[in-house]
Amino acid sequence: MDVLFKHGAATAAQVMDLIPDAPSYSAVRALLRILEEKGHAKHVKVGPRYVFSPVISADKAKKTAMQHTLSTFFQGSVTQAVAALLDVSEVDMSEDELSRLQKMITRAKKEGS
Amino acid sequence: MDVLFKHGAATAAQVMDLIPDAPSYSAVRALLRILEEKGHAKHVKVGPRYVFSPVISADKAKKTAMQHTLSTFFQGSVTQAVAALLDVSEVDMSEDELSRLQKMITRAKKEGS
DNA sequence: TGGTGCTTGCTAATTATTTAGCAGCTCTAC
DNA sequence: GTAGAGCTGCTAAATAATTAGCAAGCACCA
Repeated sequence: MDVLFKHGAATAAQVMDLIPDAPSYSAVRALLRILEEKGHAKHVKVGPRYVFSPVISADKAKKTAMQHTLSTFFQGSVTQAVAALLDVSEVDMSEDELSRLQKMITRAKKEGS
Repeated sequence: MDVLFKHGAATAAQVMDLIPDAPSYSAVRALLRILEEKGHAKHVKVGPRYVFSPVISADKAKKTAMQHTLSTFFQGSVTQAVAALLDVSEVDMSEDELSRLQKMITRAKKEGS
């Protein structure tokens, strides 16, 4: 699923290529079939092959994933989570982006009070 | 693993209780044994039972998890990730916490330039 | 001290996942 | 149009995970 979320959509062969320690092509195909049976993924036929994508929206997936990370690793503390984000961001953020962040937080302040 | 990360350490029975759609007690015990075989968890004997905990440090786990979430769901954009964090935080953050966040970002600005 | 309640160490059986491989279909290039 | 490459649909076999269940050991309490 992570591959599908990251790339939006992918064929069985692409999924296999994108997984670091990928199992066999047969296993990937079986897995995608099972994900579809379980309602997590769907496929459309594009030319001769199937292109798989997640069923839930990217927006909802982002929210759910962030919620899960937040509660599992940061005890729900947004401050700690942001600190970790700033820490792991390899490339230094631009002045502009940091300013935008501060604006977002300012807006959150207003909404909160 | 998520249960172990979230709680730091837990016995087999606790892990079973903490998993929403938990498999059987036998399966949980087998799973913890396998996690240990694969080097992801370890156990110490406390009284009559085993208490399991992750092998990697909480700090490293946080970083890895956040990195994964960031790259899988936000294309590496810290700004988008922070926006999602502010969005999902159920309880409104206190004025203090938001101020602390802004200070963190200010500091990041200085380091970045 | 002796019993009771849990927990581990096993084992064996069931269920699920992973694998390989082939026939038939679809597109692409010549 | 035809050959070739690539993908799906299928099947069967190997491997892994899940399950149940019991004997043995430890801790707690009367």
